[in-house]
Amino acid sequence: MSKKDGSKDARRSPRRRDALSKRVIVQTAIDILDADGEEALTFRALAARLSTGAGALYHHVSNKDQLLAAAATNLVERVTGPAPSSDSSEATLRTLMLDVFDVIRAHPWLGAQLSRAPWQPADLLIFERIGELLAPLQIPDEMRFDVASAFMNHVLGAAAQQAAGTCIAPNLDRAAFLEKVTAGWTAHAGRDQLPFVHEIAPQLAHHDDRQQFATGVNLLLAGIAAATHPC
Amino acid sequence: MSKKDGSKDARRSPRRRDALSKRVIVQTAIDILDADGEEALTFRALAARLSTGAGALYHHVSNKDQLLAAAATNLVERVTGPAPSSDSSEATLRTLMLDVFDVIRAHPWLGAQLSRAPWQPADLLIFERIGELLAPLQIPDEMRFDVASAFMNHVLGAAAQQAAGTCIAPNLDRAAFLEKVTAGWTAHAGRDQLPFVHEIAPQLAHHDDRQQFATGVNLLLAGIAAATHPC
DNA sequence: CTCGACTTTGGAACGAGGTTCCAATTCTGA
DNA sequence: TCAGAATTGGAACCTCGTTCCAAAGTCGAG
Repeated sequence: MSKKDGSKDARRSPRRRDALSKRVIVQTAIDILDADGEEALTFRALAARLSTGAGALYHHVSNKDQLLAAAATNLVERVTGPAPSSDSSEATLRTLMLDVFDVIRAHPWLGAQLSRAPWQPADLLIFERIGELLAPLQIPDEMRFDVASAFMNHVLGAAAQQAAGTCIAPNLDRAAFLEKVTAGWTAHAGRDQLPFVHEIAPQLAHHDDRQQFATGVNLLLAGIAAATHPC
Repeated sequence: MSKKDGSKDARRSPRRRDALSKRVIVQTAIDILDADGEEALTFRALAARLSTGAGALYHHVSNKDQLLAAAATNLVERVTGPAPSSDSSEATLRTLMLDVFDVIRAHPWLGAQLSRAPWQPADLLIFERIGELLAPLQIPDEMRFDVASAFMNHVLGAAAQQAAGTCIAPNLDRAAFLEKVTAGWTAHAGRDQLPFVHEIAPQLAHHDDRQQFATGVNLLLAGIAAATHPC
């Protein structure tokens, strides 16, 4: 890529014509992450894709953490932005939760990022919307924080799992995936040490992550209902 | 540490007397992690502490991931091991959940490890115990997996938060911590973009993570009760 | 006891990646 | 038009996981 002709002239590749900007850098980062996964995003790769040097990027992005945070915020905003929503009710919260799940599933690296650094803007944004949508449900003041936190935990847990799922086994079917998982265990203790896991195992092949996530949300909502007006 | 005397003799530091083993390596890794946090654990630091070379470690531990996984499993076993338990009921499950929370809180790097690589043995072990303790509750077969998963998500979410909390702000009080958190946000959008977060903020100063986690567990349990025999 | 094969050890060396540095280039405003 | 500021490109630095290999120890067969 760099031309080192014999002597001293033509020392550098020509300077780029269009200016860099945080916006294009972040977008390019997202492209790389989506296309080739988390480990493919390096400052060198990013610089190459933008036909520039790694150093130039640092004038727009202070470091890799901030870059990933910006990428995550970018995606999360697409989900939390549009809907301060019409009918605020359980249904809207359910929708938010599933929307978040869907973004994470579509961009597994986002799951890793959200759970690696909670309290980053992207997480805060999700937490905020959860809190807002919780308002119409009749939750005692002293419980609102705790309940919102429980929903947030559900998101973070799912995020971690999505990230790991596609990271460990990019193209494996679920049966092979489970085999890989339990293999790691069997090495450590007898197979009979995990009766529940092995009872559950067959279901893994044809189970629906999204549905499972939704069931968890319903459980939490049912818990709220039960806690606020017991029967 | 290495003696390079003038010429060619005494080329190496003497060989260690006591044999290395996976057990001592993992335990030393845990010591470093507990004392100085996640980023302090490098093969060089570990080797130095054991008065050996980095290469020697690879005869006992195949790589860093496996080392961290082993360290995590070691700690988790202390919590899941002892109690197949007497009276299996909601209370036992609650106890397990809080025990897990307590280990994570005592070893924040464990939170990072559990949520970075779910499906590692340590996570599987937790999931297994959750599943077992769920058995006596009257949960329809087709829901057991989903319910167990919801509890696991709660653990993973809390794990991520504990890891981040002590990582970002090792010695900060919570007020300063929140300030740091929201500062990162305010840079990105107006403070009025996060009404709920700012409403909650004051509570952060004197709130109890453990209690909050327990409230989430109760919510899930209440949800189960409501789902299995509605009123 | 002795010798050779195998295992373990210690440390150097490699390669990758984040970050810093700096000279060259371009831009901006007086 | 020109000096100062900002941007760019790429080399260089540093740390870290990992690999390599020669030295040192261990152990069983003869």
